[in-house]
Amino acid sequence: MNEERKATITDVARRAGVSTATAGRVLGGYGYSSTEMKTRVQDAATALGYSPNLLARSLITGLTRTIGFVAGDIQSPFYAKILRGISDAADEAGFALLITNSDETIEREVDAIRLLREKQVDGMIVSPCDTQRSPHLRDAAAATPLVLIDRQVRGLDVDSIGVDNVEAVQTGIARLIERGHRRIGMVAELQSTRPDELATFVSGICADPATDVSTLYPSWQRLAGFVRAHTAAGVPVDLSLIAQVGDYSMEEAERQARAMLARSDRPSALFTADGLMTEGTMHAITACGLRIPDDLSLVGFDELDWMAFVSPGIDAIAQPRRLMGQRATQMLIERMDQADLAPRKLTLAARQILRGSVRTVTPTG
Amino acid sequence: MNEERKATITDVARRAGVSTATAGRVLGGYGYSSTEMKTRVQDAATALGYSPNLLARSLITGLTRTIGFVAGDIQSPFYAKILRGISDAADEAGFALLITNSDETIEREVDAIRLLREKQVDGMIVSPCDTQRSPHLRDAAAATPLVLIDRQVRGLDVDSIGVDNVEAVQTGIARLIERGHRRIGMVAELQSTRPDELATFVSGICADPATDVSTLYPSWQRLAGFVRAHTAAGVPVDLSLIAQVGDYSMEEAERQARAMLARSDRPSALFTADGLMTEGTMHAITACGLRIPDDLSLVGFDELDWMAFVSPGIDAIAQPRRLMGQRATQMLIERMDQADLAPRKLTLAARQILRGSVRTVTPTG
DNA sequence: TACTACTATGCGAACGTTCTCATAGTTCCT
DNA sequence: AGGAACTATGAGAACGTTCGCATAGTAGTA
Repeated sequence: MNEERKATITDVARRAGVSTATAGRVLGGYGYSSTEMKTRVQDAATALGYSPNLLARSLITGLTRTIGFVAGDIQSPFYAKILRGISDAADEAGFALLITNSDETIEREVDAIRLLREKQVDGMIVSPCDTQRSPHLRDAAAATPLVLIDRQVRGLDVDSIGVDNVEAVQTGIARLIERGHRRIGMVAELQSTRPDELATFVSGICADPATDVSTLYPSWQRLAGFVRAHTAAGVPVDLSLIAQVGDYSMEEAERQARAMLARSDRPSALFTADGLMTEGTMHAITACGLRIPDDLSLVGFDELDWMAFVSPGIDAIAQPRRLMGQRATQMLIERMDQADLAPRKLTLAARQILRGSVRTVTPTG
Repeated sequence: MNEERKATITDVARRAGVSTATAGRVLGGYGYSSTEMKTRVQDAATALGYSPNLLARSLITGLTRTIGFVAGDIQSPFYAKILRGISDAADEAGFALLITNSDETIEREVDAIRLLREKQVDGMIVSPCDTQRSPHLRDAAAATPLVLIDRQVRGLDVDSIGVDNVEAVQTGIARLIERGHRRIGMVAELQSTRPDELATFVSGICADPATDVSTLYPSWQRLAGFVRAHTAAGVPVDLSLIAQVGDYSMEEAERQARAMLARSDRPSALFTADGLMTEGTMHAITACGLRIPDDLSLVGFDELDWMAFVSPGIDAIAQPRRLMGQRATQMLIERMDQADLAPRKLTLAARQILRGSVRTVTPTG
């Protein structure tokens, strides 16, 4: 490529016949400089094709004007939309964006965060994969502005943003119950460590609607909304209608949805707890040859492109993903020069989108 | 947050009682150091919670181990998938990833590339929005390894990667013709400057199948495949069945598809030239109440999640987006220490996915 | 007039690393 | 014994900026 060394501020200064300090002031846009100097330096800079080295600047200022984003999997619509929001807000504020994906594994997340810190980012936005214990996030937060997105970490009191999953799902399920549905299935990730966790959780949440669910995984929060809607309406929850997919896998979601739909006492409606679960379930529904909404009603968490043009359209609980990314970025940037500000927990509202995938049923009795 | 200054290599050296050079050798993993020094320095480093400052390292080595990606719109499935491929390959090779989106405007692309260069990226992957004249890319390529993805720029002889759009579409359209379709519509971006460009292009391509189409926009290349399939089969092309959407907009695609489907002599099959066009067209099809494939056959360029579970499934011409990202990154990294290597133009094959959205018609007449 | 405040410029240090070079001990071969 | 060749360490320069400080001219004001 270009063999000759890139022009530095020293080269520009020499050519303009001024000190590097003056050249720096003109080109860096700080301090004082006379109009004469401005033109002389600028002319020299263009003549040499000068381009600043932001590494050097960052090294001395201690600011990189770069933020980092640790996503689960950027190719998923969920993270892609958030990323777009982050990118927009970062761009507008003059920040560059460094991204990494964790694939929801703690090892990759730890590596990603180490990298971002070593790259001296001014702040980072993380969608943490362990919400119960994350010492690396605690360390990071002590040194760098940090905003959590979609999930919160227990005992980590930092800025965060997400939607009210419990409320959003409770509203959505309440509508299904209103429309006469009594056997509602749920397909969700609901990863767990103990085998009895699901049963314990369901009865625990039923017993005490005041439980703090803020640091639960979104799918568990959504389950809480699901259960509370039942409880509020006096409809019993059939645990066997809750497909605990376990992995975050479309194939497994399809398998479990298929099993549920093959039952003689299959549910009249299904709620899917996120985009991937919805897609897996759609595969199952197609495979079983069921028609929506005649054979089965469906409500999915997260809005997906195709929901609007399949017929009938699919009802969705839509969270404002792009906005979440934007707000997260704005919070992060505000945090940078206000380290003492009390941590803010921002909760955005989800939107219920009705398109006709839910039919009214007359309860059999 | 943390008030005390971060530990530097000098701090570590002092605590270990060695020179900064030795500490650097141990912590940076270069040069010679004895086992005794290794432990002494490492102990001091952990005791101080030392974390290297990659800015300083990059400033002196001239290498950032960072690559940049300029995408059109990262939230679109197309770029998101490519991004994932890039991210994977970068990660594996120990490179960080800086992203920006151009929104397909030249101004934002210029800014993005300037930023990446100032950030001293070791190389960049760009999906250029102007394939005819891009001085900023020429400049960039002279100074930094550059790989073009999805599109090539006229007269810019650098590494690039993409699919054989002409061949892929020609195959797809040939199949439609084989199945008896004679009036095939196309919905594509096909942005143009002159009003007669479409007609000129179609007749030009018909006349000379040897024309070099490598620096055309993908949608024009796909049109070439569309036309050539017609020509090869002796089927005339009806220009009025080519919807030139102009903008890269789903709404406009829907509007134009709707208009085409409202005609009394509407086509028996539709080919949509990319994901966004396909989605706009799907909206139109649903709005017109047409059934696939009975009322209308459909083939779309680019595979989208939902195509597999709507019924019937939608036939697609799938390009290996993630692989494109990976290969692009690998090429870029190879290029970094082989600047003299001749530029490579990598062309991957697209895959025809058949799902039943095309029916066999008996030509009327 | 004298003091303050603002503007303007340059010198040299600083940011936190790695690099070059000098020095020297050890090992191995001839 | 002499000399490569390798191993090991340190001193100090270098990367390309900005920062702190010194200097000085020019207004503005008491």
